[in-house]
Amino acid sequence: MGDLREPLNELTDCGLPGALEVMGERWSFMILRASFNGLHHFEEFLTELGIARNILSNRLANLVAHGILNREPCADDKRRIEYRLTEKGFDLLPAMLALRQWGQKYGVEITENPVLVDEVDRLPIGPVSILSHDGRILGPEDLRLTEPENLGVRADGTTAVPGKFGKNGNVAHLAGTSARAVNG
Amino acid sequence: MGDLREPLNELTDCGLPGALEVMGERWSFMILRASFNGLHHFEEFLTELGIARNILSNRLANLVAHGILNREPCADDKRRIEYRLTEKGFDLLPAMLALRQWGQKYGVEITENPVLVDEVDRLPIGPVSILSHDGRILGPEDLRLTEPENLGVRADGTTAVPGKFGKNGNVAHLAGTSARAVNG
DNA sequence: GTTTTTAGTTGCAACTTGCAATCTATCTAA
DNA sequence: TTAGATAGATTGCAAGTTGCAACTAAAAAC
Repeated sequence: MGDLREPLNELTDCGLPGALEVMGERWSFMILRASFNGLHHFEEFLTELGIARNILSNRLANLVAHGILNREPCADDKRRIEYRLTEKGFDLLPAMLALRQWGQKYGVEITENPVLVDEVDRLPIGPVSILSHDGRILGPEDLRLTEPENLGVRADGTTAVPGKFGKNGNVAHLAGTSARAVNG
Repeated sequence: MGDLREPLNELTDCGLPGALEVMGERWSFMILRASFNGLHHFEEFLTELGIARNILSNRLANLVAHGILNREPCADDKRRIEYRLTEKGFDLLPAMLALRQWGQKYGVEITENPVLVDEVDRLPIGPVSILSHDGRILGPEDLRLTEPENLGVRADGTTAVPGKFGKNGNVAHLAGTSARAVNG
């Protein structure tokens, strides 16, 4: 039979490689975090992050090129350049917080001084969560990969798929098996 | 006094650098994703990811050293080594999905196949979200950095003291760097 | 007009990446 | 029990990346 080595280059069908192209760079997330924290200028990033000038220059240019930061000289002092998060940049907030919460859960004990809170009640936010379409919080065991034609139906109850994977046994949640090759 | 800006060491008080120490490496997230997808062996990762042997070896060792993967020779064939996600590894799922969803939102058109669904109703999951302590979905504009002594008080009268994250749905808290606000 | 500030570039050494070939331990088959 | 295949890891070398330090360039301040 033919070679079934179907490179899971469906991997390239997923958003992850694209995201990592920008955010996989060594300092990108730290710069992003500094931006979320209200830093806007070259020398600010430089001193707060302890990054080398050339690398910072390069990373900022990269983030700008990818539309995550906006680069604009200040009106009052045209030497100063403001780097500001775009909407695309702000959309990275869940990813950054999730990483951060993970690091916090498994890192050494940390006493945080400024705490990130919900503005409404000033209580610390909860964990970044995977939600179902209707807002239930999902864990890894609730997830599963399925072919588009086997998707559930919202209201009219036409569930036509035999359950292949057990809930916890061979939890093939996310097990990708469909065929598709990109290279040879 | 007056300048509330705190220096670099505050940055190291946040979970992000710790998380990036492992997951900031070039292939870590892709290997993690392959693991989520049910791959367990060296040669599987090798062919599916198209990564170099030495790099894969190195990254796997790194992920094992950081407790994200478990490394165990198979009982029946002691040449074969099984790499399996630990709980710590599974806890990276929200971060990975958030990144992936972001990449998907802003990347080139992608037809996701297979689709990640909620096992209960087989409908595609919703976006990874930042939740308040009581489950409301928060956006960047709902967030604020605050000093611990200015935290709100919960309905039951207990103070929300920042601590580590519990298993699920516990109170979260994220340190900020400077005394600047997160919101725009 | 000289100096200072802000952002960015260039030179060079140290480190990291990744392909190809090699190595070790184990399993299988004659 | 030796030959051969297989799984994983290691080494050598070329190419690329990182980062310190010193330098340029332009706008602002003096």
